[in-house]
Amino acid sequence: MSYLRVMSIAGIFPIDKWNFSTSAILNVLTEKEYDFLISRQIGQKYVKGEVVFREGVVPSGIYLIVKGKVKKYKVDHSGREQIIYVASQGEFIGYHAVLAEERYPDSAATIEDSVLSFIPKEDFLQVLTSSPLFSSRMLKALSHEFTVLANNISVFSQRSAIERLSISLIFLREKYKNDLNAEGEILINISRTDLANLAGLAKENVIRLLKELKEEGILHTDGRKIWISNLEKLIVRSNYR
Amino acid sequence: MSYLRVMSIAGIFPIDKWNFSTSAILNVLTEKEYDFLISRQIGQKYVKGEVVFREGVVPSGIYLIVKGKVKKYKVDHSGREQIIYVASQGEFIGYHAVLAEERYPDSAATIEDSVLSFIPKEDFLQVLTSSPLFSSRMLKALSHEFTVLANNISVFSQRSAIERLSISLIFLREKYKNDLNAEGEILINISRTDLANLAGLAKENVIRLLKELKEEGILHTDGRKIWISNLEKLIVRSNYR
DNA sequence: GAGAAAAGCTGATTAATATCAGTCCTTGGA
DNA sequence: TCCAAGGACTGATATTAATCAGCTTTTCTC
Repeated sequence: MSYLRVMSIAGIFPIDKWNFSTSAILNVLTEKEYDFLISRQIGQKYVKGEVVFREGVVPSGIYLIVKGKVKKYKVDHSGREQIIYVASQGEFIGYHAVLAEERYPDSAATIEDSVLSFIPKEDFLQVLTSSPLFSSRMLKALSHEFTVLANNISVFSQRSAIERLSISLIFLREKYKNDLNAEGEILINISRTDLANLAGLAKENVIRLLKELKEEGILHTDGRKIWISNLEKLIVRSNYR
Repeated sequence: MSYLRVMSIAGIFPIDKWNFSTSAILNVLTEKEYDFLISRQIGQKYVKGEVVFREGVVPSGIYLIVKGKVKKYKVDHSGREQIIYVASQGEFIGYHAVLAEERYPDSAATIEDSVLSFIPKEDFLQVLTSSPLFSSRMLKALSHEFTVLANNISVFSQRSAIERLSISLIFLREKYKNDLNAEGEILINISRTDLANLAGLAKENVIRLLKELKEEGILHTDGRKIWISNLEKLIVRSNYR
């Protein structure tokens, strides 16, 4: 029912260039691998705002997001956060550090109440070694991440505030597409501060620009909640492709 | 001899966080694999400024930089380039697209006369499939790239012009560390435009900021050539770590 | 080696966005 | 249900870096 109301973004915006693709990896696990990696673990509950791991710490394993959303971010010397990515249900986090044999390159914290399944490093590496398909999908996913991050870099250095905000909103809409209200609309439920840190802007500016977009009939807000009422127009505003 | 004059950066700056690590992959190839992948190919000469591949094109293989330097960049809608990375001797380029089964996510062009060895997609994938060590090193290298690119994103969104320029210069110094003049000094030989596009700044600003750094005794220029005379001070100026 | 083209450089101006200093609203706890 | 705290929001101001317009030097080509 509700899918009739929610416009699909495929074909009108290259959303793939903004999304990682580790969630596709779950599909290539055999039942045995799945049981070994995930079923044995008990999903841990995290409340909104809880830190999952911190940049600079030696990793002990990776996480599967069973439910909820996690921001990946780096903290500036002055204390400001830059959000690198928002991962949602079905995505893995924390594998970079394990695979690179480095410390976590960024921090992760939930942005809503979430359930994460912890997979010990050894288990993850064991499945990786024993399953060429799994390993080749990891390679594929990691290579795709280059596309996403290179995109991000060029957007951050070349695009205006309104363009960056528009792109961030298009990205978030996709991340929140399973979070519908009673009317079947996608509700983006994120603090202005997180939105600012994702778009790389000052919070005050984000608020001002959201107001502009509201006045243009592109979106609506209710408290902190945002929903996009005119996606095509937002895409035009993003001026991306 | 000359290594006595050129200060090592390890220990005073986390240069690893700015460098990809595909050059380490060459070392894990067996002689047989090396012969199959590289020896059979004839190194192709590229003149300065020549485009190696273009964003959006379906990849037919990957390249090993036998000699020279290659910029990886994305072109803006308005025609401005953003340089994502500079690869030098011993590094591979073009593997992201092949592994992700996507089109090239960025373009590559030489920034000095170079020799590249082309490795057809099929050969690369064959060695990848047959050598678990090679495949695990690729995974490691790709995971490390996340560190580098996430770093870049946070620098682009949070750092000032002089900080970005300083970091770019520290990075380039490392890339040019085999390019010494008669006095054993590292010469960075890059156009002001490329430097601006790497640091994400306007060319005029780069020139003004270089002048400042010159006046502070941090670097010297001779035409387009730049050499760092006070690395510690440049690192302080970069304000990074 | 002369001329043209490209790249380096400079100063003035403008535009974009951050910062500052608050007020108002919402929400969760006592 | 009231209060406190945090988050949303607003207007004024400051700051940074881009843009523009031009001159100078270097490099390339014939």
